[in-house]
Amino acid sequence: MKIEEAIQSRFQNDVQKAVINVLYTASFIGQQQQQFFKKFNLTSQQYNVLRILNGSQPNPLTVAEIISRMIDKSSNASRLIDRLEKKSLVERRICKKDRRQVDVNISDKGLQLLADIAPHIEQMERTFNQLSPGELTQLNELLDKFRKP
Amino acid sequence: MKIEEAIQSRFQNDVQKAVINVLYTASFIGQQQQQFFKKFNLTSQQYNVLRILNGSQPNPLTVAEIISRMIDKSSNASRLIDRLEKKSLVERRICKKDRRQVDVNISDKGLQLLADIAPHIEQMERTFNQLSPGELTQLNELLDKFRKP
DNA sequence: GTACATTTAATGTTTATACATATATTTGTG
DNA sequence: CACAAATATATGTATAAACATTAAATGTAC
Repeated sequence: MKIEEAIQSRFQNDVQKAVINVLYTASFIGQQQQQFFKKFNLTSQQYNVLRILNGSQPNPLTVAEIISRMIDKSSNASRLIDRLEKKSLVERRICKKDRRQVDVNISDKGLQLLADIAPHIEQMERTFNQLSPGELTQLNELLDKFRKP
Repeated sequence: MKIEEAIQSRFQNDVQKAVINVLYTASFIGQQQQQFFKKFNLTSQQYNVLRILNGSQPNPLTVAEIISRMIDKSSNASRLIDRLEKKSLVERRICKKDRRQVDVNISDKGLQLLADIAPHIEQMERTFNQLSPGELTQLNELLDKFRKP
């Protein structure tokens, strides 16, 4: 469905339309992801942190490093990590070299959870597979360019 | 900056990359917008509702109609309208034909606020203007197609 | 080495969102 | 007409986000 129909609005120009189209598409994706991750008692933000920590395995990351890799920088990483720690999915340890920093590492339980989720992720991603390989490349290039300063 | 560099991550495939690219770009836009609207003591969600009501002028819209036109359906429209009403930017009136429904209309103060914001909006949009007209059309088409069921 | 600025993370507080439930009204059915 | 079902909106409650502030550790200038 075209964005104009989806939100029954008209746009003054194509920049405005693209801005709203990106936001609307992100909201669309976000809703699907949220529902998906609810099954695993995770929010998509929490999953994102786990994915980041998994990517740096076996090395831990500091909180600042996690933030720099997060999709949404504005969310409160400390408390996000709190919740993951409460569920024993990550471990926190004060960094010995610089005791202001905190090393965060994914736990075995966290790794196991990611392993459990993985096959279903692929299935969810398939629902987002309306574009050809060429179109996906094009979309990625256009979005990268869109954000250029 | 490419999305891989922006969040220092690698992706297993281009669908995954596009999903994260859309989310990241939306977060990027959202942050800019939030900062922008703060100057007018509005959130971007609140502005969105005002914009929708302005578009239907002089006719009011019911809460359900507003939701159907919102970019992010999941936010609580009742309370969003509460806040706008508290600031006297909109007016609520029970619909006479169906007293379950509530007609919401933008107030003169709301119209004035939109008029004040309008010229600055165009300026903000210019900061999102890295794509050529053809590329914008392409981006909109790709996003529309991406959401196809 | 002390004083002061900077960095890193956590916390307090306000506001917003998510989800379920409640309330009021209308519609449909026997 | 009575009463159950459906609909429109509001509200309660828990959780999360936004933003400023605080606390602790480190770096820098003198």
